[in-house]
Amino acid sequence: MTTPQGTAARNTRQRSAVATLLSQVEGFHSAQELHAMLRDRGERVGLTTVYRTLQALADAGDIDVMRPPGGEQLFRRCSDGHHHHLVCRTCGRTVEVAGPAVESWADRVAEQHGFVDVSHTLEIFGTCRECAAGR
Amino acid sequence: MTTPQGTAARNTRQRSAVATLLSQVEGFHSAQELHAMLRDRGERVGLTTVYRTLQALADAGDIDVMRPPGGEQLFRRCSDGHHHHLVCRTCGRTVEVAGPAVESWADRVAEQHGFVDVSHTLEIFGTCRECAAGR
DNA sequence: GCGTTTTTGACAATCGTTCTCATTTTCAGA
DNA sequence: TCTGAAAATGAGAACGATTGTCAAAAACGC
Repeated sequence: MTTPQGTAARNTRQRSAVATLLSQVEGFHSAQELHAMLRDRGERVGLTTVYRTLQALADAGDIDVMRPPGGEQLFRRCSDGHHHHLVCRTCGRTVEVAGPAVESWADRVAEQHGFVDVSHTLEIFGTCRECAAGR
Repeated sequence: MTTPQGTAARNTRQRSAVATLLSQVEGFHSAQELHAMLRDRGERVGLTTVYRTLQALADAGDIDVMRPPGGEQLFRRCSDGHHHHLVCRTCGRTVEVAGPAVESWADRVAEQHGFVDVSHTLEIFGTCRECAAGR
């Protein structure tokens, strides 16, 4: 879908497996988790390939990448367009949130300081209702 | 200054060296960079100690930690209170920015979804005027 | 000073991720 | 359908940042 141009890009069993898995699981998962899930499903895909495929998907903008404090980066298939995430620290439940005001604020602030080619990262962490009640 | 309570915490040459260095350098630097700077100054401090000290300072809230996409975490001594950073991708120049509207927006969004104990991370990346002009 | 307790630091270990490269697969054309 | 060049795979090595280990060294209350 989001295959710009240039490098050929061939259809392989492994890529389909990763894409399919991503379309079926909820929330964010690490490359290693996804690799383990594929293994459990009986799909035979190398860890290296999982990493490569995830990176390609991320570059293409088909999946989101998040780097939580403390370790591995997490991947998730998500809706098109720019948005951010509200993530539960305990259960990992994720809510996509849009903040047009934040986008324009960030751009404006950067512009005021003479910065161009601006991007930003924003993640909100908290404890969701269920997890807060559960203890 | 921000030494709560509990564990003793002793004054050592190494900790002073790290703290002093942090108060003198500009912008964000990795633990390894800071370690190299100390070495260049003739200060003899082990890399392990640099990591430990930085972690302690970060826990105490005396320094900021940032995880840019693609690698090591960066440390910086910075002003008290909650704020965010506008960072040049090329030269590392950093501007502290405050966004009260963003803070309240994030809290409000989280609250609407039933999340409590909310925190967030926000970093803005761009190319500063000088770097944009320089090439 | 003394002794206890913390801290240090060289080194090994760990962990996520990337690289290497020989083998396998894909797919456009014959 | 067959063929072959180009792309993709994957097992394992390599890598780089960070953390653990533990004996030796420093700090500080007494």
